[in-house]
Amino acid sequence: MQPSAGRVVASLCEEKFETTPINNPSIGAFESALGAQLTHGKVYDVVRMIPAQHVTSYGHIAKLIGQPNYSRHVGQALKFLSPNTTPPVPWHRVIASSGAISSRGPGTDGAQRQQEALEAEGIEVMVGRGGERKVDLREYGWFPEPGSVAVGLFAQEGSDADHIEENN
DNA sequence: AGGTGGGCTATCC
DNA sequence: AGGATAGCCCACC
Repeated sequence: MQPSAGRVVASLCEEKFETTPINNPSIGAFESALGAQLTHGKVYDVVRMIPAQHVTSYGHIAKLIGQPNYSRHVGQALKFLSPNTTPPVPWHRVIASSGAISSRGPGTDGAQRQQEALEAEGIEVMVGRGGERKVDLREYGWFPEPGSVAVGLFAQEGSDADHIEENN
């Protein structure tokens, strides 16, 4: 498919759905500095494609958008995500490539809320002794090839990339 | 201009 | 299986 076409539609979706109140002045600079390549709206669009009971990584979201080195910015976009964003963004389905839920540092409860949200939809989260939370990517991972999903298009779930493969 | 730190990662021990 | 270490790219001192 034409990546350019997908990009156009992506920005359309952005205008339509991007209702996040961006009151932090740094965000605007953030987006413009990226040359509108990786925007919050695109991140949210892709995250919305993650099927229920599946997870993917920050880095893979970045790859699907076409900016493989922007994993940390995906994290930023999710960090600034407003809870009232419509349609909802299943932010909890994005974890580290290791399968770990990022802790966000001591004194924060984000990781625990993420664990609860994952468990609420039937994803098993293993908690280690140090409090580290991990998800089995072989079982729950969703890592479609870039280009195999219509970024920004009206995602038809049934396409092809629905599940990760074998491997051991 | 240089340092640090982010909801990150791939790669080597 | 964990760490240490580069890279990474931008925001913020």
